[in-house]
This record gives sequence, structure tokens and C-alpha cells, in this order.
Amino acid sequence: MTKIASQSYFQDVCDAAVAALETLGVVVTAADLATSFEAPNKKGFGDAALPCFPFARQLKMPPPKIAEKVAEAFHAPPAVVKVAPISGFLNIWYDPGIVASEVLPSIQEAQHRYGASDEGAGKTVCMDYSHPNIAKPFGVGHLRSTVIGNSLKRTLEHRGYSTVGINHLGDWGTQFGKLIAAFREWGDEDELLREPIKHLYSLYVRVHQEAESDPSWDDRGRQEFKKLEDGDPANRELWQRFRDLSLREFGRVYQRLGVAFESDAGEAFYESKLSSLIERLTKEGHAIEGDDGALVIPMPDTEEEPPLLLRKADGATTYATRDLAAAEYRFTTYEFYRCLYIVGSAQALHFKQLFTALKQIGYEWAERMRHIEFGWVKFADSMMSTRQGNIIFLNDVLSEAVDKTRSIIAERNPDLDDPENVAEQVGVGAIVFWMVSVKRQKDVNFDWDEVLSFDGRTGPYLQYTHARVGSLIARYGKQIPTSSVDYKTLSTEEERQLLLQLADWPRRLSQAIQFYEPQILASALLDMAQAYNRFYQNVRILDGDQSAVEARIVLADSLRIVLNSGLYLLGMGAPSRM
RNA sequence: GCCCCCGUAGCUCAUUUGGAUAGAGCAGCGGCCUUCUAAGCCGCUGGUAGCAGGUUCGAAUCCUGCCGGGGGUGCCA
Repeated sequence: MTKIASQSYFQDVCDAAVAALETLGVVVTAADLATSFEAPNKKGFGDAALPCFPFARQLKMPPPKIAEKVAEAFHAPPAVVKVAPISGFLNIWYDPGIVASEVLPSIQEAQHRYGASDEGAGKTVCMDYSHPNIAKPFGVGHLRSTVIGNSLKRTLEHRGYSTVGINHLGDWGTQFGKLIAAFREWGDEDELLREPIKHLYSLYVRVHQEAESDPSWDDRGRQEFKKLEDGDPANRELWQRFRDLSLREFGRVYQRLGVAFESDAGEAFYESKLSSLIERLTKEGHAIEGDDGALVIPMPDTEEEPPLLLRKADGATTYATRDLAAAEYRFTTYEFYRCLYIVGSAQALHFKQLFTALKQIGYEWAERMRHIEFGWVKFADSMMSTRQGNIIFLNDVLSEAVDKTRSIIAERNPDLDDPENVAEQVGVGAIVFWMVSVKRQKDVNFDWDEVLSFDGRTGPYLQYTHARVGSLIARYGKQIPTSSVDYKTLSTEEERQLLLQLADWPRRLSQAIQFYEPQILASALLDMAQAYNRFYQNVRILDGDQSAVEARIVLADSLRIVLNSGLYLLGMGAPSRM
């Protein structure tokens, strides 16, 4: 079922269709029809269409006949210029002037809040995303969670929700014991301060290599981690430094991406809560001990879901335990309306178990949890590897994109003001858009040629379109007219298409939230940018008589407003020149 | 073995939660800058939607089976 934007001209159309159907003896409500109308997918079929197939059975009449009858009985409201029955559909053409006179002033008035609402007022959404591991590189894999989470966060806020961005850092675990031991053995203070993550990661890689031939490293690692857990001041301090330095470096990436968190409570944060949690669950009978000494929460359907492992046979807890503790903590702290986990599909079963366990414990809020899963970021075998392990450092990727942008600017727009800032926004924007423009369930292949492509349906295309409108409006040089604009002058096909794209934006926002899918916004913005570029190419916006120029400039400026706000919602910059 | 996800043009992806003749971009070929930024616009070429059934007035979309790819399957997260 397809919905069309709920503008008032559309309400009129629904009412008229209800009346027309009534003359045939069909009783429906305008609300029913509102969800039945579709946007025709083909040129020449108008701007909206009502499928008449569902009425065929009741009327005992072939759908094309019904469409014909409805068209005859249809009293067209002012916004409709033409109605025609086509192969079982009732097709409707709008008067662009009337649509424009409703849509464009509402954009001009709302500015960047066009499409916003207060539907989320009073509702808090917790969002667990990004969650890199301390002392390890921030890779391209983490980028997907970060970028999707950031975009959803901004979109939810646009719709009135309060959001709590939580960076659930991987800052605990036995690997820190090894890392501490490795740092004591080979660590270099200067190196640590200069390139903390590269240094720590090389130690991490080295100690694992050493451990393969010399198992004593495993024991040393265990001992150091035990000391860390027991609060040994020296180990504690070292761990804290690793964490602080890593976070500081992540911060630089986050800054480039425009990402900010309300909380960076990671795994370590929940450690102190685990023993009481386990004790309570055992006492209440939710957790039971298995034959081999492990403590689990059994699942109702063992075939479907294996039990959730709370404590291993060796007494150590698991990430499931920490996630359970984190869920409890988040609910008591934030009383969330939704708690979103933006985590890869590989962990789908884990979250299914987690949510089931919460329900079994008796938390009615378990149903407010959602796993927002996404596919893998894969790499073509060449190119991808850096010397240490198979990881691309995100900062290097971003810098590569910025370098390319810088050289394009030098070539095409050498007089541009502040080229460095523009290169940063466009380069980073290209990467962000590349990630967010594919439906999140799908795997993506990291391919330099594709990621660094700036032509066609790409981030730079959107930004370039935005910059060009901005430049056009600057050339216009006057205030955007806000009253007594004659929208009747908007009559070309290009103008109509752009107008309908703009009118559809609020609906696309709703869908993006409904499906937790930023790609919907990316796709909508590309469509409207393309509609604008055709308009720009084929219609001289600033030439001609004053009333026509005014209407066109309001149309162009409205596109600029929506594009600007849409780029923000995707997590991209919108330079005014490029 | 069992469970989940994916399979659409040479490549990368859409297809608005079942609608009309499945659309874009890239790549290829051909056009458009003395006029608002050519990171743009226009045209051409390109399809048995993995395969086979089923449900429906109507299926890329829902169901079943098979093929192919990926992931998961109590002690890594």
C-alpha cells in the first residue's frame, strides 16, 4: 500500500473520491482511500492514482469499468486539473500552482523544520551505536554502525524524540591483561602519546603472535587482567590511560563525522553490577546451573534459541551478562520508550536471546528493545590491507577522500574560499553517504573506486546541487519573497516534478523512522536533487518577468532548505559553495 | 544437521511495506558550457528479478521446495 503526502489538497482528493464511489454504492472512508492512493511509477499517468481492483468483487464489474464510472462521478476539487481512468486506475493530475501555494509557503515558514513534528515529544530513545574497542583501530566496519546510528539519532530528534547516544565501548576483557603485559615489555611512552592506537594495536598484534610460540604470554595476560579486576592501582592506571588516549583519538573521528554521544559507559562500567545481577537472577529462579557448571537463562524454545550464557564454567561473565546489566541500567536511568542496538546482523541471535531473557525475567519493557541490524562491510582482497592486520583505519579513508576533493577543487574551482573546509565536508560526506545510501540489511563492498566516486548518485552530487542553488540565490540578491507570490506561473513538467518531490518529503521522513532506515532519506534527497537539476538545466530561473522569477526562486530556495536539512539528517555537511 | 539474512541490467543499487510497460547511477557510445557552478543535463545500448511451483484480479515483493553466497548455532564480542 502506498501513501501520498497528507497535504490538504490531497485530503480534498480523497473526499471527492469517497463521494464518487458512493454514487456506485461503495462505502469507504477518506482515511481508507488515503492509504490506497499511489504515486504512479510511470510518466504520463499523472500525480496520484487510485487502484479500483479491490472494488471489483463487490460491484461485479471489471476494474477498468469502475475506474471509468468513478472518473465520471468525480467532482474535481480546485487542486485537480485532470482525471482519467487508465487500465483499472483512477489517475489524477494536480494543478502545480495550487500544490505550490500550499507546499512552498509551508517550507518557507518552517525552514529546516519542514517535515519535523512533535510526535516523539516526551519519549526517550536510547541508541547503542559505534561501540569501538579500546586500543584497537576504528575501522570501516565500525563506521557503518556509527553513521547509521548518527543519522537515525538526528532524524528521531527531528520528530521530537529525546535521544541518548550511548557508546558502549569495548573497554574490558582478558585482552587488556595481555596488552598491559605487552606494554610493560615493549611499550614506548613517546610512541604511545604520538599514535596511541597504532602503537597499542601493534603491541596487541605482537603479543598474540608471540603467544602462539610462547604460551606463557597467555598466563601473564591472565595474571595482569586478574590484577586489573582486583583493582591493582598500577594496572588500573594503565588501563585508564589506554582508554583515555583511545577515546581522545576516536574523538577526532567523531568530530569529523559530527557524531556526539551522551554516554560512553562501556563494558567496564557494568562490571561492578554483574555479581549482584547474577545473584538476583539465581535467587529468583531465572538462572539455572547446567551440568558443566555454567550458569544460563534457558529459552522457552530450545530448538530455536540456545540458552543465554550468564556465567561461564570458569566463572567469567560474558557479553550477554553485560548487555543484560546494561539494559536494566538504561531502563532505570532513562525510562526509554525505545532502546535501539545498531549492531551487525551477525549478532541477531544474541539480541533475540537477550530480549527473550528480559521478557522471561518479567520486564514488560522488553518489547521496547530493537536490534537495528546491518550487513557486513566487505573488502576486495587487494588494496585493503595495511601492514598490521587486515584493517583499514577510518581516518586514512577519510583523508584519502579529502585529498581527492582537494585536488578536484584545485582543478575546477581554484578561487573558492576556504577550500580546506569544503574539501573536508565533501570528502567526509562522500564516505558517509556511500554507507548510508544502501539499505542497511545488505552487505556492502568497500571498493576505493566506488567509495571515491563523486559522480552520479553520490554524496558530492547532493552537496554540489545544494551549493549551486545557494549560489543561484546569492545571484538573485534579494530576499526570498514570502507573500503574494503567483505560483500559477509554475507550470512546466520540471517544476511539477520538483514540487511533488518536496511535497513528499514529510512522508519519507516518517518512513525512515518507521523502518529505522536512513537510506530512504538518501534516496528521497537524490530524487529531489535530480528533479532540481533538470529544472535548473531546462528552465532559466532568473530570467523572464518578475512574477515568474519570484515563484521559481521560492521553489529553488525551498529545495535548498530541504536539501540542507536532509544532508544534516544524514550526518553530512552542506557547504554553500564548492 | 538446524536457524537467520541475501540473490533484480556487465558493475553498484532502487522499486515507497502486493499494483500499471521493473527504474536510477556507474561503465560504453553519441550530444550540450560567449547565458544562473559541466561534481551538471539530454539521448542510445543494456532484463526469463537464481530456478520451479503455489496464493491473488494482480507477485521482484507473500508461501513451499531446490540451487548459489554470507552469517549464526551455551563458554570471543
